[in-house]
Amino acid sequence: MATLKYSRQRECIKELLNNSCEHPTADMVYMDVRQEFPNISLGTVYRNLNLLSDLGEAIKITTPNGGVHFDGRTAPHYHFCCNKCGQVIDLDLEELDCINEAAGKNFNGIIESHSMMFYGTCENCSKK
Amino acid sequence: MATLKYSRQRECIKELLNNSCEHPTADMVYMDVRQEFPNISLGTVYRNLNLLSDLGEAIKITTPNGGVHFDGRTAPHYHFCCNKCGQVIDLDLEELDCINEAAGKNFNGIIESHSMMFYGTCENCSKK
DNA sequence: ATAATTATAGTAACTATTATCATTATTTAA
DNA sequence: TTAAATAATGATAATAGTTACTATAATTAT
Repeated sequence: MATLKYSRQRECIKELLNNSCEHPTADMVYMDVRQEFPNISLGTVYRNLNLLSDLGEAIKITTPNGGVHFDGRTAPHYHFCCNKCGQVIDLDLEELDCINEAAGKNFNGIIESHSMMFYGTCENCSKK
Repeated sequence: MATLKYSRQRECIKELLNNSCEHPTADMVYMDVRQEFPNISLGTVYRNLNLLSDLGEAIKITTPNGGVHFDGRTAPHYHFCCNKCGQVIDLDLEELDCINEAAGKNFNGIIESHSMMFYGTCENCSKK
């Protein structure tokens, strides 16, 4: 893939990621994007999600139950994952830069970044 | 599975997790445990790793490239994952309890725990 | 407009993990 | 101590999520 070529499908997926506040999985994106492109292929969805993630235009979030979610918000931030329903939500907590240094003590490799995921019960599930 | 029944295979897997400082994947455990039980089934390895994890005797660590690692050290601590070789290593950094509260501000659900993973280049890979 | 090249849809293939089930091991109870 | 009850195993099939392949369609360059 030498040069990138425009595609309406990719554009649609990108907008979908940016305009939704949820963090959809590939399958959820597939469902959504099919409303505009009824016979888009699931492979196309995966290919573009991975491409966007490689380009730094989306973030891949892996949850412990194995689900992979995508986030169009690329500025560093943290997430919450509900133990009950598996939903992934943005948290209002600024990134802790200093923590990378602290982790580097007594460690001989190079620490460049970190990711943090919080767990518990989301608002909806705690009402039940 | 009403009551738990002893099995030599499970005991071997448990010891293997406790005595190794690496954080093996199911496949790595399978390789190792086969030296003692040459015809153990991969299904048995998965079943026991998940069982130990459910019992709280092991921890499941999911990395962004999709690999699932297991850790016999159950006290809360953080990990480093090498971007080059994918290796997962323990970090000498005490858990930040207060961070759960901080994350709970402007959030209406219940935060119970968190996990943190650091990324970069491990000692070995940075030498190359 | 034509040629060159990338992206797509549809499908097959692959990988990691879980489910099934007859047999074996462990535990319980007589 | 043996027999009955039950859980765990090994072998294999099935599943889910993702990637690879390929002919066709869309996009870009000439």
